[in-house]
Amino acid sequence: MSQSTPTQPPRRGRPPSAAARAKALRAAHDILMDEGLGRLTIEGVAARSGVGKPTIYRHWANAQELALEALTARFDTPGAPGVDGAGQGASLEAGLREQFRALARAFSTTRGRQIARSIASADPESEFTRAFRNRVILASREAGRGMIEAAVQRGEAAPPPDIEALLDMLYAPVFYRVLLGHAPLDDAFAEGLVTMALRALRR
Amino acid sequence: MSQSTPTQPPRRGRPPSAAARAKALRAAHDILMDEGLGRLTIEGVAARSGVGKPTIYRHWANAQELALEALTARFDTPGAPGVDGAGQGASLEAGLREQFRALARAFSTTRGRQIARSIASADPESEFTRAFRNRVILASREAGRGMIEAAVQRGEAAPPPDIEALLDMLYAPVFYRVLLGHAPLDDAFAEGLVTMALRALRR
Amino acid sequence: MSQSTPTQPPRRGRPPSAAARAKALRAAHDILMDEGLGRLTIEGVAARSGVGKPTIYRHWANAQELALEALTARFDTPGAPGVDGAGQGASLEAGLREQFRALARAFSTTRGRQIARSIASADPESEFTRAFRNRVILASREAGRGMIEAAVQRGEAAPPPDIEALLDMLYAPVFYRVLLGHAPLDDAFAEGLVTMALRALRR
Amino acid sequence: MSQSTPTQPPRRGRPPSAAARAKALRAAHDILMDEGLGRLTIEGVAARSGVGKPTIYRHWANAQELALEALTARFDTPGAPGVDGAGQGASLEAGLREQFRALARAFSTTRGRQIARSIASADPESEFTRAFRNRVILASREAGRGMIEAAVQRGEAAPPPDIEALLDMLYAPVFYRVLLGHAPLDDAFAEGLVTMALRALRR
DNA sequence: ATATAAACGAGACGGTACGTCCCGTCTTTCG
DNA sequence: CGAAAGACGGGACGTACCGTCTCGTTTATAT
Repeated sequence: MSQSTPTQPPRRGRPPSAAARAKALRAAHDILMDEGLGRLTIEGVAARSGVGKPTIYRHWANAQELALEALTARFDTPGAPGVDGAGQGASLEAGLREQFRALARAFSTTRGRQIARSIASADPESEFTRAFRNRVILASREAGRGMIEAAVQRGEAAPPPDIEALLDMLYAPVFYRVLLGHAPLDDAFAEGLVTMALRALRR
Repeated sequence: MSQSTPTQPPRRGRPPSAAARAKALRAAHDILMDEGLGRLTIEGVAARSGVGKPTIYRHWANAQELALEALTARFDTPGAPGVDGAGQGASLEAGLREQFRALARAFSTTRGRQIARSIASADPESEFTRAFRNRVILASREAGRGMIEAAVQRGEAAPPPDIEALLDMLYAPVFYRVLLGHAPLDDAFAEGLVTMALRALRR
Repeated sequence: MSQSTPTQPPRRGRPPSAAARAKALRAAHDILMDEGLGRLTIEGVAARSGVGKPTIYRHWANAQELALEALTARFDTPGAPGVDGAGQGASLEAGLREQFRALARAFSTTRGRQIARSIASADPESEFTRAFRNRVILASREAGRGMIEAAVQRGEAAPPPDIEALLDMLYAPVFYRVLLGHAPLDDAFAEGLVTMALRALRR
Repeated sequence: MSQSTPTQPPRRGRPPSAAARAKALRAAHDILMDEGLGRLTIEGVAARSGVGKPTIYRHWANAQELALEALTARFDTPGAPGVDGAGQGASLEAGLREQFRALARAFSTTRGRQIARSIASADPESEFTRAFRNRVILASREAGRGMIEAAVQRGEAAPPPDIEALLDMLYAPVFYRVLLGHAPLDDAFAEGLVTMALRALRR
């Protein structure tokens, strides 16, 4: 990860066990898939993984942090930088359509639903939570900003009067449908969203 | 509410105490304002209100139901039927602007934030939760549908290609900003949202 | 009105369950007999008895108090008032001999050994511990004081120069042999003790 | 290679293990004096002494062994062989009196109390514990046996009918008063004890 | 007026999980 | 190589609440 630190401190003593960490994450993930966030307990993870409770607390401050990390480990938010390069050279419409289809697919899985719920119910003050929010939920929003700004520069779209409002209008509905479940999260939804947005960006 | 029952059962014995119910709701509300959803316990409500635990369980199945009712008692979702009749005779723009300013105001209070969080983290399967979702979060969305449909009928707006997507694009951002806190929920936000929406509805 | 007990408070709420208390005591006793004081844990008692841990803590502050009560429930210290009336009308020699034989018998059982060890290792500051010490260990000493004083009054024995020292000389060896195990606690021991004491009390 | 370093082996940069041992003992002793046996933990000793936990385990099998050694290091039990030669040439009375005054003084200190408690509550099966019992608690008893036998040989005292019982009657009360605390451990106590014993040994 | 019965407060119950402490063992790195 | 540092799996601690269950006490209605 970092070759930056010039002389890393020698770190005496037994190093933390990557195996224990991985076992705990795996068990937490399995419990979340089987039983849901409300049934995830540190005690249960310890029992299921064979990792000691104090070891779990050495790695995560509480069950919510563990849940977030277990859910988002190796979870690539569609549109996030370096994920797939959606619509890099394509039109705004194609780029957005591709991103929203991927987002709809990603968040309509059990795991996606659990991620959204975990982030929605986590302690809003926690720095840890905030980091996950930015990385998982707001990352696609930032990717969208890039696509729109590029399209405006190309003259493909009119500069929107309020880019922040526009971004929320695009990305909030994903979160909204996942959490409220009042309508499906499918390709038609992605299509409608992109169509409406492009109307607002017509020159 | 309904005098429909033809012969009300004699109802012997002491009737449930409205006072106990009110005291519990008040205590729950106070705890939620002071300490947040995570610290709301039935035990705490019983202690603070002087109401017995079994009495609380007679009225609500768990702390989440109590929380939802405590938060939304006498809470009028802006735009909900009979609340203020926003923009009834006015233009679509005026109606939406008024509704979103009211929504932003309502959900930027502590109470509004707590309501959004409680609904987001409540058991999604519960019928009780669903009812609150519809009443509190989706009510304004339905009001918006009415305004837009009337405007289309008047010829003031073009019929949108996907009305559900449009409604989500309008109302999801409120929930989104409340939960994620990445941007403020103020009049400028309301303004931007309405402006962008009207662009998408240009004839 | 009532000239009976001066108005005992009505004791609202569900009364403590005598059954739970008894089950916990029984389980603690069994564990002590099977495995010893060092292996007695609240957790173990809860598991073995089917009584909840918090219920155990409602009755006893810690494992030591539970151990003391479990061991001494229905344990009659030989010589304690109302136990057997040892040597009431008999000679000092007969009275002491009978008491010491009974003491030797009582404290050479597993239970007696555990009682002595529990008291020896219990927190010396605790009021609870002190009460058990007085009731179980020092009770026979007080009975002995009565027998000796009566004998002196009858002219059967010379008044000892230091009655406290004499009492310790009689009763300490029981505790001493139980705890240190350097010599057996049998009838010969009782005999020797009484003989030596009577020599010191010769007129 | 090296031609006969007469004074010191090279001692290339490795701290001697005796230092670690001493530091651990000192820290254990301090904790025992400050907080008592129940608060002595290997973890605490390691933290306070700067000695590693595994190093402590190399020297002692558990906290009780460490406690016993920490308490009795440089502790001379009065009357033990080679300690002071109490009453070697003196009368039985003078010898016993001197020994008991010293015992009372030694065991009425905090350290003496802790020693007695540690031995009383230590695992009775352990060989290590037994050794300390013999060295610390029973040593004075054996010294007393020597004094009495010498006095009998000199014709100064009558041969007691049960020497073991007599020795327990003399030495048990010290332990008894230390552990139960029902009466002080002072010179008057020593005096009374010796007086009563001599009465039993009158020719 | 007096039962009858429902709901009340209080509070103990069997549980589950919490987060902490310490155990005794095991790696790893340094002197 | 021995000793420090320190993470590990494990077990028990004592506490907080859970949701349920007696208790003895009101309080309305129905006799």
